[in-house]
Amino acid sequence: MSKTAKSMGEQAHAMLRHQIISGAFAPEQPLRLAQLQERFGVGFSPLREALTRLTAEGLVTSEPMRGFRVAPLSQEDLRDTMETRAFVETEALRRSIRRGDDDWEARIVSSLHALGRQFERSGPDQPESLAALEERHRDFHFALVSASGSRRLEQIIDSLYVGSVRYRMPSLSNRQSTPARDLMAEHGAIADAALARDEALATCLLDEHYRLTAEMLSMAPAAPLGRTG
Amino acid sequence: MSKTAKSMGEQAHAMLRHQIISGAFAPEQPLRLAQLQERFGVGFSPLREALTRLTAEGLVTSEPMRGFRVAPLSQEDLRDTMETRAFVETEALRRSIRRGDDDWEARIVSSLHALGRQFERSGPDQPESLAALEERHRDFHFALVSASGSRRLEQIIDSLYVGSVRYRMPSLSNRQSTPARDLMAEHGAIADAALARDEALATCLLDEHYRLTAEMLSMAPAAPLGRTG
DNA sequence: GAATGCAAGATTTGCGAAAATCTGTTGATT
DNA sequence: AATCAACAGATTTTCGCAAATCTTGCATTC
Repeated sequence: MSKTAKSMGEQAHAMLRHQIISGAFAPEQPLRLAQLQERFGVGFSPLREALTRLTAEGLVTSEPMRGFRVAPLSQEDLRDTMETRAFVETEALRRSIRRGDDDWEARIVSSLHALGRQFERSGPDQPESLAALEERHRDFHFALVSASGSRRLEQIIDSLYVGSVRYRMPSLSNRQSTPARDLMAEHGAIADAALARDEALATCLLDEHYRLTAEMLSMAPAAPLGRTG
Repeated sequence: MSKTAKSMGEQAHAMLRHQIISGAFAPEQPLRLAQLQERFGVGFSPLREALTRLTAEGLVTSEPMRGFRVAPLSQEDLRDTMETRAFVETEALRRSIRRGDDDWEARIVSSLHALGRQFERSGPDQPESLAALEERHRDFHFALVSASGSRRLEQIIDSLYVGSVRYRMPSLSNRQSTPARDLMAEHGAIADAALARDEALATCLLDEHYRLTAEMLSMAPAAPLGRTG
């Protein structure tokens, strides 16, 4: 079961990606090669490849001869990203409701169940269960749109998810910032409407879900946006 | 005016990108480092960076320890890409019609004019004017949606354009493969509807434009799709 | 006193060689 | 005859150093 060690490039990519997403580096912070080499114990070449890939993913910015920085965050980008997610994912959900088979339904039921379990288990401040919760949440939303039949739509949804997860991470840790919101009920309602093949209701609920999320995140960002921190 | 020589990485990226888009490499063809090093006269590091970036753009695929290949083409991907373009760009056009100012209108008029001029000038088989025509075509479509106000939408449109241009390139060269189609008239009609702020008509025409393009490209691909060539 | 130019240090970028990995072939074994 | 192991060649991946470039601090000049 011990898989052969992945390439240094992939390792570096995964580690850096995780640390940026979880907020270990502040937005706009310079990412110096020497510093990263010491931190991760890999040479320049794999690091450069990792940073180039992260730049393409939008998590890192780069300027020629001036190195790499953690990509900035902003209220404007948060709003844009969530609106675009809503636009694209409602379409993918619509298509999935039309084309989804038994396996699609099963994926929704199973991922919703797993999300609920993790939600119960997740206490206030365990970084471990926090990452698990985020993964379950992601799985559920991907399951919803997993029968769209469009590879391109899936890729777009994936990249928009990456662009939004950094905003959600800090707010997940302090649970009190979700005042009058029953997340599991929202997710359950979306799943029910999808399984009932009610396009209008399901897409409307999903749209509202993202609107609420965007509002909540822009209200009380745990880390001030647009600062170098 | 002689700009300082760009970094080797950027040069390699631009050259490889151009050659892949213009079809100098067959789909699925392996891209060997040694071969590319000889062809472009740059070392391993810049080549690797270029290939990594192209992989993120979807023009190249990579498998760990097995190197890079030119990304495949397929009827299925062509259809998916054009449908997704239509879906995303009609929305961006809708928003642009609502929000577009005088500059937006000016960009449409000017890019349409330039496209028309280049269209007249473009003879049957000049690779130079062919590239220019493609660029004008691209500029016009980007101008149409340039007032959407959404950075994310712009990024998506850009990446989908890259994904579709390889299919159009071969068919542009043999003009007779566009039998009963007046491309300039189509573009003109779209521009008119946009400038008249007629959302329904403009988006409908744009959608139809992409549907026709997809049909035409899947009918008579100059190079057979899905073959190693 | 403020602005400019210069030098030293820090950082990114590029190159070639060494190490690790894969592929195809040959030869031995069942 | 078929299967498997090992070997040789080719290819990718990684590392360390040299070159190019940027930044910072300081002295000089107006």
